[in-house]
Amino acid sequence: MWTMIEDQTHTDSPTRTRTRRAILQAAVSLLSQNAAASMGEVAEAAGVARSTLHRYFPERGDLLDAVTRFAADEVKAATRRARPEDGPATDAVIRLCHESFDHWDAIIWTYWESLKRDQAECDPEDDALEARWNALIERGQAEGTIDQSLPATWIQQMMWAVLYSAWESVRQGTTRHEALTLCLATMRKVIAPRQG
Amino acid sequence: MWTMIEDQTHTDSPTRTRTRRAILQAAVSLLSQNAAASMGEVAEAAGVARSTLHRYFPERGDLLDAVTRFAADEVKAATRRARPEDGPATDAVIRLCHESFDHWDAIIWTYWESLKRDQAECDPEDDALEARWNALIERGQAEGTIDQSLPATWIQQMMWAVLYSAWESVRQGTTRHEALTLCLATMRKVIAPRQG
DNA sequence: CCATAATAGGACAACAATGTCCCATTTTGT
DNA sequence: ACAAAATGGGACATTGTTGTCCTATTATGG
Repeated sequence: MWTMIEDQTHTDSPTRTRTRRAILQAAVSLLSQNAAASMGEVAEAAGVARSTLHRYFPERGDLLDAVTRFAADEVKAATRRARPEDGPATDAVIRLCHESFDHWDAIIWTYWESLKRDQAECDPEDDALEARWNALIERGQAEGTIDQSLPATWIQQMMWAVLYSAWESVRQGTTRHEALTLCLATMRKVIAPRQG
Repeated sequence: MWTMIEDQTHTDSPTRTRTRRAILQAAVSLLSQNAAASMGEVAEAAGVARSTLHRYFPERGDLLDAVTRFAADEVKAATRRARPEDGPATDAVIRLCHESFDHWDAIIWTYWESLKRDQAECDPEDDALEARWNALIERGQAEGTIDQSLPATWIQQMMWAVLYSAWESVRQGTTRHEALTLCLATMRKVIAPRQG
């Protein structure tokens, strides 16, 4: 006998792994902009037949869960590359924005997800991630390089918001470079300790 | 003979005006958080039967259009109350955030709508509104009280973003007062001219 | 109090999305 | 080239939403 879903990664053939990734990439890109997109649209965006999509993710919920994990992994990878523990906290925050900027679809999806499960259940995984961002901000506040009058959670939320605005600007025609520049400049101002 | 939709406001009886408002208020509150909410959910939130909802807005598109107009009116009223042309631009921006804060659902809906019609069609109405916000920011930049290194459109987008974050904080348990305080403090930092 | 306006509630067909199968075709790996 | 794997594409029942209609009930205003 033979079960469709065994271990997600180990038993998948190279071909299946590739199409799986193609689906997930298309899905996170599409669903982050329109969470109500139909399975047919996802399949079309991924360049596969709807039947194939259902073969990989039998039900819509399966796809959504996989997209959530996929996006979380991307965010986690971006966080790791930003090395939040290295150097001045201010620079690390900027690095974090910089890395996140290239994965705005995954960021947005992860953000929506984090809102949906308000403060209900708490996966140790995700918490570890958000906690890592929080630790960075609090480190900066301890250093005195990040505004201590704003709660760390608020600053974190502002990071999502500023990144979102930058991504939206790109969608409306702004250059990626300019959007990133504005994003980072704004973030510097937000976290800067008030000296007046 | 007798047409259902004549002039929206003149021929409506007091009763119809009241229920119409109740529906629109519930709809803007619900749809701003979940644009895919069904007509049944809207009717339930408004406390009316689904048949009544369809009597006022025969098709879903009719409701959506009405909600858009309703939200735009609320935003316009808030803008008017903030008196963008009076006094220092910095204070006016803060007043604008303050007034908008109490109508976040209308703000959010208007924001989504403004994104959907990217730069395609341009209703003179809405443009007049966004133009008014823009004029305020540019006035501040001319005064030297608002950062000139950030484009006015970006600052405007940051206003939406910061207001959104504040509203989201409230949804997650933060006091309205504290959220507003954080919102205004952050906005002051964003628009402040860089002096370093 | 009474005629009229307005609503609630349900039945109904039309429609789109979903999930399940099945089979022909293409691709992969050897 | 050949067998196995993977996909494309369609048919199908199912479900939820939508839009329409009708009737009984409630609320409104003179």
